[in-house]
Amino acid sequence: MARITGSNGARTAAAIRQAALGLIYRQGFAAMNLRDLAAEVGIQPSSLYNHITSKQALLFDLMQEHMQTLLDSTDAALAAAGPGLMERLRAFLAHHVLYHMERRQEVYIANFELRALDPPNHRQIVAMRQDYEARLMALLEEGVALGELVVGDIPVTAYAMLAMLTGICTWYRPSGRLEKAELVALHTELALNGIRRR
Amino acid sequence: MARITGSNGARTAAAIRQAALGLIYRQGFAAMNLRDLAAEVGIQPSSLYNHITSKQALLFDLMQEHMQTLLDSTDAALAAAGPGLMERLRAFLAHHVLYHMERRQEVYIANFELRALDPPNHRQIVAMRQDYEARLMALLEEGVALGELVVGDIPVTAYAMLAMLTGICTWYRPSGRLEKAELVALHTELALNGIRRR
Amino acid sequence: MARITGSNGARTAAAIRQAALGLIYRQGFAAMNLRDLAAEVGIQPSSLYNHITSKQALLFDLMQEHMQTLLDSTDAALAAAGPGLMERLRAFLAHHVLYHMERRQEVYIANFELRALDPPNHRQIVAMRQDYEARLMALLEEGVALGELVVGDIPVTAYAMLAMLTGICTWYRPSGRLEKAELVALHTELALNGIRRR
Amino acid sequence: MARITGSNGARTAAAIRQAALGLIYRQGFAAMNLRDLAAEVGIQPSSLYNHITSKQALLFDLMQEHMQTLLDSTDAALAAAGPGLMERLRAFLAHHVLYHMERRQEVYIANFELRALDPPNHRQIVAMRQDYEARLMALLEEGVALGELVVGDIPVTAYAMLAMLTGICTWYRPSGRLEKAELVALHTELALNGIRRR
DNA sequence: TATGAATGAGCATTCATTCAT
DNA sequence: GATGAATGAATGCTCATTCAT
Repeated sequence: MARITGSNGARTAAAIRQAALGLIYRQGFAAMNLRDLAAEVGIQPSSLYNHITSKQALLFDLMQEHMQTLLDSTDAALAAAGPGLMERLRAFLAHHVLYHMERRQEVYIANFELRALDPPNHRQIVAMRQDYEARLMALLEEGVALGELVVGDIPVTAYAMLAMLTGICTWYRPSGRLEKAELVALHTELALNGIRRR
Repeated sequence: MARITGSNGARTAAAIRQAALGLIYRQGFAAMNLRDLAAEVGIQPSSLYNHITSKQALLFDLMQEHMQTLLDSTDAALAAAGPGLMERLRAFLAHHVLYHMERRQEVYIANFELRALDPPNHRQIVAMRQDYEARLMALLEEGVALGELVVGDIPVTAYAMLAMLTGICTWYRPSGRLEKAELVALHTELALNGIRRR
Repeated sequence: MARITGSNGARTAAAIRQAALGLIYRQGFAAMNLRDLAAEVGIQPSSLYNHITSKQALLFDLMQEHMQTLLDSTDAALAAAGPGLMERLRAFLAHHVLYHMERRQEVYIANFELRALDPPNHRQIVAMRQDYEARLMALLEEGVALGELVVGDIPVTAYAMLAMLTGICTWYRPSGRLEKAELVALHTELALNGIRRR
Repeated sequence: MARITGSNGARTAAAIRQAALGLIYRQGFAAMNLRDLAAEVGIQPSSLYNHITSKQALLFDLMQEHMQTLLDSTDAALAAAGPGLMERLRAFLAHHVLYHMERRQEVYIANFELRALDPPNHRQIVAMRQDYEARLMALLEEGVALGELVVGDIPVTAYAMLAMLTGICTWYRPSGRLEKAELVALHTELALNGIRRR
């Protein structure tokens, strides 16, 4: 019989994922150990295995869920934007910054723990990343074709823009000096100004 | 009789540092183990301790040397630039990109293994990083004061620019499609356009 | 369901303590290694840590339990003795000798591995030792006050008596030439004659 | 060419033995390490081997020299004593106590590091110990034959007396409350009263 | 005689994982 | 679903000792 959502088991599983995000974000995947994870959840290490398959599988699940959410919410943001190229590009960038502030742990992990993945898992996550990057590159290409953007090299520019906007998740704290909206605006302008026809 | 320079000891120590850079860059500090490091150098694990104090001290030494070199070479680049603000800013950015391509292992480690440092070591390296960031912030402030730059928020902009230019060390390979000089030019323009008075 | 008493866990823990007593007695704490201890118990070295916190904590536990037992059984022996000073003194000495024959491993360890204790543990065990010695000194003082004993110097005499009676645990073997009762009688007389009013 | 006494090498060798006595006395042979020993002497660990054959041989040498000195000085003390049994017994006991105060490090090591000796070395030192104990047993036997002593069991009594008098080396400090002569007198009386015909 | 570098064996301890209960 | 006990592999590090210089 299937357990209902919110049952004890599901709550434990969610707590594990939440605690794992924090620990991996703070210490790194290799440095995190399952004793600490279990302790943070309030169970014994062996009990983790009622909810996860392995440490590696836990990492993969966290990354995969994050990437899928990122792709889906990006597509939703693009669909909701106006039809113009600049409108869509601005929507992509704004969404990226906002998402990277709000889910900085997942983002950080997905960016910097790729090397901790087993080769098959690695391939899968890298493919999802490339999917995501491809959306930006397509927008840049379109902008160049329309004559609205000046881009020296599309992939290099896309990587540079993403690196700039992603950097926010290494230092952003909700309690910081600036509002989210301000940070989104600042970063979006910075990125757009870099390539907009002057 | 005194040992000659370049003797076995000094060569071994250098080989350890070189091998450690590669291993930490590829696997991360926590995931790297001293047995592999020793094997790569061609000595026994216990022999490492004739040259390092501990795994932690090795990491700290690598980081500290890198940060000092970065600070010194940056100052040299600034001193060699023309007197104008834009000349010095461009020199800073170009130097940053070039350095991050040429010593991408050290850079990557210094950026992403900060959390692996013991608290006292952490404090010291963070202070050196802030020293470095302060140089860019000072240039931005000067540019704003002169009316040559339009900067929404100095620290946020500095972090965003550094993140963009630093990103290159996550994907750059010497065998890649573009020349170093091209990459330097592309990145410098991208960063400058973001803030230059239009 | 709760585990029953005498389950595997409790039995293993007891076996570890028993084996540790023998190994430390024979080889000394520093020379004993946990591999040998595990082998003697019939488990893997890593399994020791399901039952002990550390090698140091194991030593401390063994010592502390011994000292508490010694104090408690001494008090019981004194309470069971007749009211006279000489009866109580004789009871103390006889109990000491008997205890030191029957638990010579614990006694030997508690006497000669004090230096292997961490400072905080050391302080605690030394305090218990002083508690024990104080009982003998109090009896000697009482005897001197009553005029039944001739004692040149109370602490020095107490230490000398304890050293004499404790010495038995360095050579006593149950299979030896003399019965326990004979040894107790011999030692008690030797000690008492040394200080009894002639 | 033979080096003259007091040369650098001889001085280093003596310093090693002196430092080793202190370290083994304080930490135990197994817990002492040659790094610390070398550091205390002011040389590098590898240099120790110009003066000692091995850690084990160092221990054996220290013990052997001590035992020989003990035997020789005991014989001298016995020869210097008056001809009477009690005079010689008293001389033995007094010498034992004095020697054990003055060379308490050597004595402590010889008593409690026997188990650290290799079997051949162990046999040799044990034989010397038995030689020493035999001198006391012979005196006790003679006293019993003469009717001057009352001894329940000669070996047990000898061991008990030696344990009592040896105990002083575990707590004696030159800066203590009592003079050496007082301690010698106290202990000698304590031991003699235990067995003297009343 | 002294030393820096190297070594192989060993050490206490950690870790992810398993499994019977 | 949870747990205590067990495990095998591994980890950073120490140690006595060797040896060319």
